[in-house]
Amino acid sequence: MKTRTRFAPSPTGQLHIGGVRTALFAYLIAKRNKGDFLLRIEDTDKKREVKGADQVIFDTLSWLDLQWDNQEVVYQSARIDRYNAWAKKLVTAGLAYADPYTAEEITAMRAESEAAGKPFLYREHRPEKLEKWQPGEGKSLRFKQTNLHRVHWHDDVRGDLSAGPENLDDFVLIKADGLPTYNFAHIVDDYEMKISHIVRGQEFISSTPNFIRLYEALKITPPRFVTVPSILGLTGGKKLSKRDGAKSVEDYRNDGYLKEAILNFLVLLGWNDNSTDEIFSLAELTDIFDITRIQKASARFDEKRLLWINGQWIRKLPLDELYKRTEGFWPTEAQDEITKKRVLEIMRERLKTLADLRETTYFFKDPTPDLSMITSNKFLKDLGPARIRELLQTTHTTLAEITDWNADNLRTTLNLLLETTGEKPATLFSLIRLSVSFAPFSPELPFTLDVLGRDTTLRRLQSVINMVK
RNA sequence: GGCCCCAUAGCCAAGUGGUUAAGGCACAGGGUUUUCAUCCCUGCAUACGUGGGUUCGAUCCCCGCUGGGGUCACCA
Repeated sequence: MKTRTRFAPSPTGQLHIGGVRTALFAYLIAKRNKGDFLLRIEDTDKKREVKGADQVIFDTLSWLDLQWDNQEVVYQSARIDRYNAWAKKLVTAGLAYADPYTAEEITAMRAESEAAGKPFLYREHRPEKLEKWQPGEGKSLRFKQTNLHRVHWHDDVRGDLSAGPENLDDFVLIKADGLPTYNFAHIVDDYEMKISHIVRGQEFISSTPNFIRLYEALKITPPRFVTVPSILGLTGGKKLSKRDGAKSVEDYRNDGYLKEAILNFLVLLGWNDNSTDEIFSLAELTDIFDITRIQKASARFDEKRLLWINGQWIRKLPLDELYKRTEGFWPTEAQDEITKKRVLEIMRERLKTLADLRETTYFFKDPTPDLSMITSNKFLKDLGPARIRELLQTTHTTLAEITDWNADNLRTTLNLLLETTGEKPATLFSLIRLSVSFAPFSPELPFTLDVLGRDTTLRRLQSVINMVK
């Protein structure tokens, strides 16, 4: 049987980072087995639906290269006739019935049970005479539990699981508005879409016994269950939420994180390959991902680690490829393509995120001089203005003699300057660096001067010379 | 609260009935001709939640407990 997995989000807003991890696992399971990864939009709750949220899902998955294989994305709201058809089978077999109660009545019954301190089970209030259900009559359809006993099932991650009959109830299959519940729709859809593995979060474990009974009633062989652990916030116990600082994929993208880093980070939350390797591409993961190595325990989302992985990928990607990703992360003054590429080349080893490129303005535009950066610098504060001027003047004169302005020659010349001035590198180089950049940090001096170019370097040095008194 | 699941350091985690219980992140110190960063060293934490069993021996097997999480919707 061909491996087919699916990602089935609700279009209710931003795609949550935890949802993406589930999608990633589903994708990898499919691709590892040369199977299909399908996308389905679970839009059966019209109250929670957010317009355009499906497009956000498409965009996010596409950006991450988690390409789905179905040409036409499945929307549950377009499949109501299918759910009704399956519902009819259950009604005919006497395994489903129209709910005679109003919402208020059910609420009251629930409150009564709660007050009595016992769990509410709808089936204990099931009417003797069951009403026949018809689509479009405005009544919800409920599943009729029969033959109550303990339910056992197997999960590819958690092993053998079971739950007692107290977990089985007459749950709603089709709501009064005519749309199916998740509980019913996903079973029909997964069957008709020939899904082999259901990959989903642990919040569904407790409703699985009810699903099992429905599979039985529909005479459907259940797919394999792959329950992935949840992702928790670094602090606090609850599932990761916006409150814990968790952002959407879109947010991380805008903050300068690479898709490779996000996927790499997420796959390691709840999975490992039993080696000490930590940096994986999507293509590599496609070859090695193994369901049996998915963790059971939930993991905490540590953004520091994501930041580290992002740096790894910034250094690992080919320069040209990395350059393509930097669009939108440059300071507005950065227009020249060639300069930008050279800046990226010498900056990349110190980038944590692409957004750090916004601090490179001094490569594109003369900085506003701030002499206090020089006079308060720990290596320079004892020099005094006369010595500073003298050093900069010597530097200016010597650099001006360079005929072929490149990093190698600059390095040689700068080393020579150390000897002629008798200054330590920390002193001379800090002075030059600050004079041409007025930035708290910058790349290695020969590279920086090389990219700035002869004219700019000399002009900036001269301007500081003129200012120091 | 009932039910279900989980449990190796601050975090991600490997691992076995007998190991000095990997590795990474974070953190601290040091090194590489300036800075920030990279990279390389070193350190790092009394890490197998707890109490009972089983066993010659348990982190590993069993039970209780504790702790954490999930779930008890006409949400998914």
